[in-house]
Amino acid sequence: MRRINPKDFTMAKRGTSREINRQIVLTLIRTHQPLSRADLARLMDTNRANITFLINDLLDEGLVREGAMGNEVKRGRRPTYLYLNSDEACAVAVDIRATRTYLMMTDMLGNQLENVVSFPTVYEPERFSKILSEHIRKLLDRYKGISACRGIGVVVPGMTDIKTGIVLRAPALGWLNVDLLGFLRKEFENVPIHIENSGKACALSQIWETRSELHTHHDLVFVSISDGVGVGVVINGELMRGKHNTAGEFGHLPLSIDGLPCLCGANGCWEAYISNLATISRYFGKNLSQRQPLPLETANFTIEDLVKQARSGDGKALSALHLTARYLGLGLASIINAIDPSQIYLGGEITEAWDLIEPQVRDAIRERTLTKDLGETPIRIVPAIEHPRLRGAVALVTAPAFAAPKVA
Amino acid sequence: MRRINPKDFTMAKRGTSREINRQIVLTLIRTHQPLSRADLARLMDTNRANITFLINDLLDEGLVREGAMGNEVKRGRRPTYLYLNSDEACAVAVDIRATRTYLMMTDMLGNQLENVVSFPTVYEPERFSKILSEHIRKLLDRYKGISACRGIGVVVPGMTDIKTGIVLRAPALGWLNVDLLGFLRKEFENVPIHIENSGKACALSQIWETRSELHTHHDLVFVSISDGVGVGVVINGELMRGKHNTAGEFGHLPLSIDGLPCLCGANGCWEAYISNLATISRYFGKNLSQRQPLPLETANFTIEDLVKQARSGDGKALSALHLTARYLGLGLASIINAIDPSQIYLGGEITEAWDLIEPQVRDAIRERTLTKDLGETPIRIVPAIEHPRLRGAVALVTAPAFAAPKVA
DNA sequence: ACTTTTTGTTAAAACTGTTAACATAATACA
DNA sequence: TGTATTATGTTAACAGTTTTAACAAAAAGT
Repeated sequence: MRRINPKDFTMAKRGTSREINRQIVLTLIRTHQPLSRADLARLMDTNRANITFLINDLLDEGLVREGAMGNEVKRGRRPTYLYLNSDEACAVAVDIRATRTYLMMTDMLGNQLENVVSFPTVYEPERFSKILSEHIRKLLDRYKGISACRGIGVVVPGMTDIKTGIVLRAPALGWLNVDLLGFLRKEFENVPIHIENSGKACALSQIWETRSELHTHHDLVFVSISDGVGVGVVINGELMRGKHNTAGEFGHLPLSIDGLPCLCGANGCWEAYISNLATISRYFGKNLSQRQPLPLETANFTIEDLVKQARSGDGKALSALHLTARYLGLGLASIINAIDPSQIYLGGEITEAWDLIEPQVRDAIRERTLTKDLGETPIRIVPAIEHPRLRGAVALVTAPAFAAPKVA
Repeated sequence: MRRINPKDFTMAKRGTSREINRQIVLTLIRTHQPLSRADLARLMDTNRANITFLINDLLDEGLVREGAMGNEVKRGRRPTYLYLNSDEACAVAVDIRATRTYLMMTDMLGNQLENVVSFPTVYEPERFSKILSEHIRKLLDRYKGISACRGIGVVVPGMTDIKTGIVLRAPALGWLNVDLLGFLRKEFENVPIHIENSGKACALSQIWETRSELHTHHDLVFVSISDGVGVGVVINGELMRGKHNTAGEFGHLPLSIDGLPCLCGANGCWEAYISNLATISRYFGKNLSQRQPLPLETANFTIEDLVKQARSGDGKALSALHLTARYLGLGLASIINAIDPSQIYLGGEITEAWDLIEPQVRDAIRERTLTKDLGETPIRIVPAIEHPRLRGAVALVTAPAFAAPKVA
């Protein structure tokens, strides 16, 4: 039951029905491909005639193409299969991280076209934009050139204003009110560019996932743990953005209001207990604050190293992981109580040790969730190989073509 | 950008456009009443002919009526004003609370028709349902009888399954898996009955508000503080329900994971710091746990008494309030970081002391919110006279007639 | 008395979904 | 081999909606 906003609504016009059904057809082809007209008619509970008209439009526009005939039928005329026409155009995804920046190119269905490439992140925004642009151009040249590029999706570890394309705050990059969109638009004038926060992008990657499309959840939370904690929330198939596009900052929920100091200035934030630095710090028996420079001995010691140590029998490493796991679970419990999602996705380096920490996480979740059902909320680990941030950046470009039209 | 759910979508049929525009027209009449056809055409950015057709349907169905002619125009034919036809039918709202149960009757626009009546809450479910039914019948008899009743909305301080109408858990009433809908359906066979959690109902009361309709926010959080803490979240004009209808349980976010014991079994929940009992307990210098029976001296001392004491110069009362205010603000900060709403509504007895506690609340909010904008999130106090829970119960009955149709 | 302005209605056009009939193409069966 | 059966896809007529244009109704200005 959604209230119609009397200050911002969309009337149904003569073509609105067509528009709605068109998007449904595209979504169904995307998820069920390959598919015949008759299949669509059955799925949509309508007549084949209507489908013929809808598909004719899409064929004329070149969005859909006819392919081989189906031959696994028992009797009757064989169906002609329909496919999305995703070959001609491409999307470029960019993931800016503290140390390196990654690029990926896909077709409009999100299928990867080239290997992921990367370069060391430069912190001066204008110079960074120039270098990034060169890499994008190189990548596109290897394919079909800029003319084939339908959009560039850029993901940033920080708060962004998606309307102006300004990076409001990205502590990991030292950026404050950086007009990233402005810099990039100079280089790619006629290409749509989208800037988004990485936590939100990870959530987008899961709703718009093409592989396991049929099992996709429409209410989900993506929690990504690395230097900080990024969270993206999807409700009813739509990303929760909030008034200032800052919704989803669960990383700074307190575990104890006068606990460990956090980068954000407050104390006892969840992030301060479960970030990679927090775990490493715990291993070295120190309370390394994010606010202070790292001691030498820890500077080259990564969370991957710590997991290796734990696997090779280092008890201190294992107990450091277990404590992080407990705090991780306590924070997840809060998210579950607050959102009641049908699925939680977990990303970040520490999830490679999921087999070591799952029991501790689940115990902590059960400890603080309010009902038994909530305590059993399913969790799926998203491994780094799936590139959730890059896939989210892709979705920024490719998803609008399949999204529900705004109506009422 | 909402993803179409390929497992649960709604195709546009021949009548879908009409359905959409119909709901828009109803919404606009509800918010702008009185209104002419020409006004509607301007607001909806369409032609008057289309409006004539739409209104003719609504006139035939008796949902809209024509009223007086407008005479405040400068020139030209005078407009005939349209009104919602809300007189014939009525809705009954029920608010079940720990000590008393309240009833209100309204027309289909939410206008109150009779004074609020109440009776002491009885904890035995079947007996309670019988008594409640008698009161509903008495109320309806004073009006036009049961035939005029379009629905009964019931609000409960606990978790509910809105599909089955079962109260899963209501600690304040000692109810566990009580089939409240079942009991009531026996008494009112042909009347639609809705059961909902009180925190969610409070949030509903604000989106579906008729008075300040034009200034209604479409992303809001309602926080209600009394024996416990109830929270309802509205995103994009729609109540956030979650998979098990338990979303919005922010009351059990931790302030300190090993802090004060809470009724829920965990420690350090926000609720344990800001509930009325917590504040009273603080005043008496004791850590009264919700889990233990109350000492005699406090049993008859209410939060209203405490506020009175504070106003009359009792320093201890004031500092108890101020500490609650600080904790209140710290919890609100978490909600703001998580949801980024455009408005927060605050209800409960303690808000009557808002002038005394606002500075402490705002300071605490600013202390833990991540950006300046978030720290300035507006807060509106909802006084008890506005009956937010009862108004939410009304919305359960009246709102569906104005809600956006499900499409795509 | 005539023009101008605004409101509301009506008739026809344009677009969309719906129904029913039909052509197409394959298999089953006698 | 020929006919019946079954499933796919198209076409034409029909029905429901929005849109356009023309017009009637009612009030005020000139």
